[in-house]
Amino acid sequence: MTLPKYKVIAQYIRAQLENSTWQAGFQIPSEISLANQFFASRMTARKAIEKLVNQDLLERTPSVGTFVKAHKAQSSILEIKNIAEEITLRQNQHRMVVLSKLTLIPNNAISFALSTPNSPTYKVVIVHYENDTPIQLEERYVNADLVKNFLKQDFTKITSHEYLSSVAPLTEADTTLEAVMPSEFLKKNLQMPDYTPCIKLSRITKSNGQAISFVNLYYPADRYKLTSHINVTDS
Amino acid sequence: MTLPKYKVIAQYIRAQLENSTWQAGFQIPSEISLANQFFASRMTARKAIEKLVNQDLLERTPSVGTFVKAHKAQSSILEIKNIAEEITLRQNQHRMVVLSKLTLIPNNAISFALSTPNSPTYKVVIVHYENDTPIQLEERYVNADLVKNFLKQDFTKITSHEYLSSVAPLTEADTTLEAVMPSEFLKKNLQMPDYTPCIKLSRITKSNGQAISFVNLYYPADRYKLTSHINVTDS
DNA sequence: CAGTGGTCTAGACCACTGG
DNA sequence: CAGTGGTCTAGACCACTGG
Repeated sequence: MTLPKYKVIAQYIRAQLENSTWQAGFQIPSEISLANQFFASRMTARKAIEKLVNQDLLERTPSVGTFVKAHKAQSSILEIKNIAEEITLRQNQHRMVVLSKLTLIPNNAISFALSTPNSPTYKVVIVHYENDTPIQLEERYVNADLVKNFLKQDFTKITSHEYLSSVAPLTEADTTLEAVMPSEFLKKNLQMPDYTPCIKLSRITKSNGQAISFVNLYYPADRYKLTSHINVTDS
Repeated sequence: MTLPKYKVIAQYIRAQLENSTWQAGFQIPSEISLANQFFASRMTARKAIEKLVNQDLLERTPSVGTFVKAHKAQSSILEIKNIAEEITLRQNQHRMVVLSKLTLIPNNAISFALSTPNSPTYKVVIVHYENDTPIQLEERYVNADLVKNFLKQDFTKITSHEYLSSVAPLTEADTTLEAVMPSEFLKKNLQMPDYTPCIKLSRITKSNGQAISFVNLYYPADRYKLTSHINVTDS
């Protein structure tokens, strides 16, 4: 069960990133110096670095060096961006308002999604504002057994997604995307005009095979679009 | 501008996959035999194969061999979904009706998307049926200089996407997703009830840096959801 | 047993960067 | 100029598979 050398080197680098010894923008040691440090050949050190480049943790510039990437892999894992991060990137203010926080015995659809028939489930409803405009309504159900302290968090300070990631790293997600007409409740809380649809994004997230959370995210169609860029030339 | 050897080998393998010379499940030549065929070292052949494994086109089993993967793993919700394939997978019949086919000088937004100011552009409008239910309206603009024979195709037999892929392999895509209320034209052709929204998916596809096509895909919300599954346990 | 992929080495030449 | 990453070679040993 001895780890291959390139994985040992990769783990070492990962550790420096995780405890922030090497911060974003930092130039990491060159292939040659890593190879020397670990008594490996340059190709082996290179393999370790390439692994992390593929994971979007590092960035290389020929003739210059290898650098720690600014962006965390976490949000790219999620494909659909973290709303808080997205708003901050636009240099706008992100603010959350908690509409409700409760414990319930879920109905069939949700207990099925969370695979927890008749066992208690937490529910929160949160509106996300970009400056003073509501831009997302989040309706989230969380497995109460697996994330006992969920309701104790202050969701005006930390997003539910951030909290859940810190407790149980996401390993799987099933996502569904629909266009729907908003309910009166949605329309009011998202301050929507008449006859305007919403994007409804539903997601079940799992950690190590166990369903952690089921969430419905509603975006007003008149002020929100989902975008993505795909590049298949490299990778 | 000579391509590195490993990319040449990767392109060769890709070509066999794309014209289905090597079908799903097929065992491709070993590293050693590819290396011999291209007068390269084993490490170089290996690099080519690894590239394609990372792209989920091939799969390796130690001591056994390298095989063509069955499903192109779709990881992103916004990844290119082939409607024809999707319907066929459900064992339903896929049928296309061409509403219009024409050449035009595009307006600003579209010429901007295709980066072809004031030069001729092809446009087709096609309705996709699942059995007898319309499920997608496709409104596609194509760069006429780059794909001269586009309008000559019979789009009841081949999808525009299939044709374009055969002419110019897709390397980049920008996608936007919105919820919209359908125009009268859309409502009629998708046979939609009143007050029902659509999902509108817009995409610019590029091949080697050149914009090939701009497409709007409309899905009636009452009978279509986009779904995706993401698994991040490996990588 | 021969064949396969996984790992690894100790070299090499290249184009390019930045001082 | 020294340093960097990108590519490449011709070997090597390993664990494992399948006939």
